[in-house]
Amino acid sequence: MSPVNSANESSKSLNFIQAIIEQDLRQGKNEKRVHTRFPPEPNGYLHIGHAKSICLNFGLALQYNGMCNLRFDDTNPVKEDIEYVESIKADVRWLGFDWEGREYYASDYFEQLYQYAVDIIKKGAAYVCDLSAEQISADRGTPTRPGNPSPTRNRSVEENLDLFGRMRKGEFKEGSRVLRAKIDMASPNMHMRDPIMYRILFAHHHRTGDKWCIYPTYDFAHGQSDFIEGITHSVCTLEFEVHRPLYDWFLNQIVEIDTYRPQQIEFARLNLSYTVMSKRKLLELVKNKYVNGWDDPRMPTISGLRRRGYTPESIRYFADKIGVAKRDNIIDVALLEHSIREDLNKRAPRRLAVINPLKLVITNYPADGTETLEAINNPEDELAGARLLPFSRELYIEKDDFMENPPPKFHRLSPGNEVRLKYAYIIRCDNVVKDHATGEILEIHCTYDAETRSGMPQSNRKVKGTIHWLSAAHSRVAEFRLFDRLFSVENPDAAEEGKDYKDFLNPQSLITTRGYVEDSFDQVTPLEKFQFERLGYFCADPDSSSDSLIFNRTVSLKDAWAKIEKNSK
RNA sequence: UGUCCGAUAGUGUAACUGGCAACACGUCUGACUCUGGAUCAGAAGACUCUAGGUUCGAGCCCUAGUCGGACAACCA
Repeated sequence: MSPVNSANESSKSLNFIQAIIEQDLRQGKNEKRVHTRFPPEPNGYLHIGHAKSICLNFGLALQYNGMCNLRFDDTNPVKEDIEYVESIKADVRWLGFDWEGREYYASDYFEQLYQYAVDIIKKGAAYVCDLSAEQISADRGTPTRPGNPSPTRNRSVEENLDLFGRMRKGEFKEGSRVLRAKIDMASPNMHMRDPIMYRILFAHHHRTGDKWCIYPTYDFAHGQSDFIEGITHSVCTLEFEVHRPLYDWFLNQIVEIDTYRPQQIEFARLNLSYTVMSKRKLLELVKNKYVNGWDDPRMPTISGLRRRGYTPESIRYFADKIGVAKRDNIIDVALLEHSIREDLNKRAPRRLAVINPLKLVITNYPADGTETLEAINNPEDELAGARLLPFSRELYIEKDDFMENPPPKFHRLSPGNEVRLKYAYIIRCDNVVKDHATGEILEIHCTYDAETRSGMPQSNRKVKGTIHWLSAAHSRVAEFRLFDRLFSVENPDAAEEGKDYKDFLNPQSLITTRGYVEDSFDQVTPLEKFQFERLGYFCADPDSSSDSLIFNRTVSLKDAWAKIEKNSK
């Protein structure tokens, strides 16, 4: 199950990042250390795409006996918040990774970063620019046309030092001046056209408060933060590929020795079918109430998946299966669903539940008779043991398990037909009681074969189907939330002629209904997982109050109906 | 019409230093089952983007194309 194990056992098949690391190790780079980091900006909740990055970075550290830091890339105070810091830490921990106390913040390095900037100014490689944001943007040119140099590009070192110091002191208005690296306004790489290093922002920072009014940009902070922390392999997503020359340029300005230098390596971010992944869109879904928050079980956020019933193991397994490469990809969401089924099959105890009840009366069973039957908790785990189930004359079965006029390969109950009640008796349907006015089926009458109780000598008589059931008098009501994919199309982002992703929201993505569960269900703890026979995997929701049990559906079992329909053609 | 990156079954990912294109998910068959789930057995599915070249031999190396993506925030 662990990504680490599988990486070890298949030492032959390395992803390209492992190949780079192993080569670095062979060449004795960086004193043969491997040190990675997971560097989220605390401006939103983590989603399954971040999980890929977390598993990758922490996994690499584990595999190569290295370390992985948790670093908050908090260089833009206007977007960031402590709430996000807390949720990110909780999610990483929940996923099963440990940063062993190495919880760092780019904001911890503001003073050091400032000194680096001063050093670069002294070398004549940075200058204070007085242009407006609009003017800078206009002067940058286009990818095919070179930009114009700023009029202040050739200020003296002394003047730049003075101005930069006064920027820090708060003498200038927000947006009036920036510190820029003096690189090449004609570079074919837009990021090398005198990129911004510092901007003036009179904003309250969630950690440094009002100490600073100038903040470094991502480009000026990231590589240096990596350097300060001794990161060897700075793994990030593909969109930063064009930033790499700049990453290296800044490092070259501040590092003289050549024995250690962090290296940026890019990989393709995760895309999932039937899912949107961009933080902007997820935020929009939350704000416009299309979902009930970041942790809505339909969301691809880690907290949403958790409430949906996903386990950390299943997500790590998934991250391992999808691999790492540089080409754009859209992973089939079926692989995610396979991952949770794989895990839950082994560990989720089985329970009986009826979501859409139909009353079934066993006419030859004593009216006030009850008995208790033994039921296996998990056929795939002997240690899970067994429990006792009450049985009586009046039962509930699932409406779908009965058909008055069944198609050819229908293996469940129909008039004149036999079926086994799981853990109980074989029954035969004798009669269907209907409402005369509406024709609606009210209840069905059956007779049972007393010799066929599970475990009895005669019980191994074969019948085509087995259905689940609950004693009407001994079951309790519970609320079920049935989840389906949030989007009804494979690629909601590929907007076709004027449509956008919101037009593809699946109105059936959440169905709330009441049903019955075994009476013994009162000690369910939040987020406990169950497989309800033939209904799928469910997890007890933390919102559930003591007198009403609420279950969230994780993934359904494959739809039996689709098969029946196909077979009966 | 700039720079950088990418291209291998439906979807992903492999193929050590050139040597029979493999694995997983999905799909389809069948078997088994006290859930039609799970499990087990099997099948289909790839001119490795194109065209040249190097080589005894190319998915891999070279050249030229094609297609796709990223880049013009004082976001990360």
